[in-house]
Order: sequence, then C-alpha cells, then structure tokens
Amino acid sequence: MGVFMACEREHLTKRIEERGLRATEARCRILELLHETHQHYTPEEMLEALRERGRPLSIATLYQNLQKLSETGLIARFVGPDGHTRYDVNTQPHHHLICKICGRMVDVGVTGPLGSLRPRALFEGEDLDSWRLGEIHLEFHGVCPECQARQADREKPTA
Amino acid sequence: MGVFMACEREHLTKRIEERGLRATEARCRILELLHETHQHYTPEEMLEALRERGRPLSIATLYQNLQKLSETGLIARFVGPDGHTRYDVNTQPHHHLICKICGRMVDVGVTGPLGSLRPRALFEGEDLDSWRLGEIHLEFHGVCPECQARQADREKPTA
DNA sequence: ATCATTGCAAACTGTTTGCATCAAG
DNA sequence: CTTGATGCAAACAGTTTGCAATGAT
Repeated sequence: MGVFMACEREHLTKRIEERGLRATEARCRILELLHETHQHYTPEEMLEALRERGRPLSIATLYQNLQKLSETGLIARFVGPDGHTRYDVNTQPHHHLICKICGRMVDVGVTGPLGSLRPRALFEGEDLDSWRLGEIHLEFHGVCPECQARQADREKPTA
Repeated sequence: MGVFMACEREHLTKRIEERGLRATEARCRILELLHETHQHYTPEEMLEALRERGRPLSIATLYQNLQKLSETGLIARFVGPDGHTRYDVNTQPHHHLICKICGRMVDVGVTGPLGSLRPRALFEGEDLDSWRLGEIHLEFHGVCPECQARQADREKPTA
C-alpha cells in the first residue's frame, strides 16, 4: 500500500484540481483515508483517524472540506441507519451489507433478478400503480465474520 | 373516519396501558395522528400537525413520549434518507417507496423473488461468503402520482 | 497581490435532561 | 397520597458560519 502512496497522491491531486479545488494537505489526507480503508466514517471518526495518522485537522476545516468534496462529487454523503452522517468514496450507485452486531457497513453490488421486484400496497386505497418506478436500493442485514467468531468464542469455552 | 374515533380512542387506550404506560391525552393524540395519516413524521412536523388539530404539545413532552412509545414498541423510530428522525406506526418489518421529488415515503411490501438476491463483492479481498445473511430491506425510489402531475403541468402549458 | 483555505469562536438545530408542578390511579 | 406525566429552561451533540490569519499561485 505504502509503495504507491506517492503515485496515489499525484492521482488524488489531479482528481481534486479537476473539480476546481486546490489540492491541499487536508483534502488529500481525507481522500487517502477513505480510499485506503473503504470505510464509511462519520466526521468525528474521521477526525480521530486523521489524528492517529499524523497532525490533526480542525473540526471546522474537516466539515468545510467534507462539504466541498461531496458537493463536487468526489465523495458521497449519506446517513447511516444509526442516524449518523457518513461519507463514502464510492460515488457509484451501490448497495449496503450491514452487520447487525457491530454496525459495520460494506459496499456491495447484487446478483439476482432485481428487476422483477415490485412494491405491494399494505393499505387499502394506496395506489402504487401510478408511481413511476426507478432505482431500488438494497440493505442486506447480517452478521460479519468477526462478530460470528466473537459469538462462537462466547459459547464454546463454557461447553 | 370520525365515525369510529371514540372506539379508536378506547382501543388505543388499551394498547397503551398494555405496555404499562398511562394513556394520557398526549399519547393518544400522537398515536391517533400516526394511525390516521400513515405518514412518517419528524418530531417537528408532528408538533405542527398536533397544533393544527387542537391544543399544542410542549416539545419536551413530545420527545419524551416518542421515546416511551418507541421503546415500548408502539411505534418505530427510524432515520429517513434525508437524515431526519421519523416515526412509523407500522412496527412490522416492511419496505419503503420514496418519491425522489417530494420525499414522500410510503410503507410497502414486496412481490418477487427476494430470496434469490445475493450481495456481490465490489472490492478484491472482500469475503462476503463468510457473512451470515439475514433480512433484506428495500428502498424503492420513484416519482409519486402527484409529482408526475406537477411535472406534466409544467411542460404542457408552453407546448 | 490575490484569492482560496484554515481554524477559532460563536451561532444554530435537533434532542435530552433536571426539576418543579400537575394529574391519574 | 404516591407515582407517573407535563413543560419550562438549561444542557448537549452535531453542524454551520463569521471572520481574521495563513498559504498557495
């Protein structure tokens, strides 16, 4: 990973400047963090992660940059099921796989007959047929490998 | 609707007391609002709607009651795609149909082969096979009949 | 020299809490 | 009369903004 960091930095600089923004330290470090980890950080978590990786950012600068980066389409803002605002480097449409134990969220695609799913009315008098339908966004819920292992640990020792 | 209001009130009272809460005016009025409209109100919107329907609730009382009602399972709290906390009388698992113009959200079921959908990894080294998969939650995005009409109005007059 | 960016502090929004008052069983 | 509910005001968390200092072109 460290091997192509310098090259990454050049690439990032280009992508940032293409959008008419100055490629400052702060912006490069934010994008690096997101690209390297594929995680969906909250601003608070990002602040912490950036602090650990070297000199910290001011909270105002972080928010200002998250705003610029997302309004120029370099990152995507969304609100997780926990209600916290999070950011994703993956600006392509995609789905989410969410661990119901630890809350970890992974970007995924989908295989299967997505196109044949249709909404079905739950209340009388609701006219779904007149809606013009578009994209479907999926949330897969499950338990991640790490949390399965943790559950297994908790059961076996006593057996 | 007004016909079985009194009966509704009795029914609500019973449901509230079953959960060990006192069936106060405030609680009945909150549940009535949600049951009658099937809407997904934010606290702010609820305050406004309740004000219009008669004597207003204090904001603290509203929040306190939304907390009690959702922690006892009488209503469900969730965070909409706009990031606002919303409440739903439908505590059964269900999906959402969302108008991408006005943001209106309708509870729906689904028809089609939901069970044959599988998440697909988007990054190398991501091991989805070891996840234990559970429920899938769908968000159908589209344009509601009202917004389609509004769009049509905007186009035709000039033609 | 100019204009974007930074970062402090203050403002603001949505939500929760402490507490005195009030009302229901 | 005891316990839960109400509602004001204060506290709080997350986010945005005004503005002076700084940095990049």
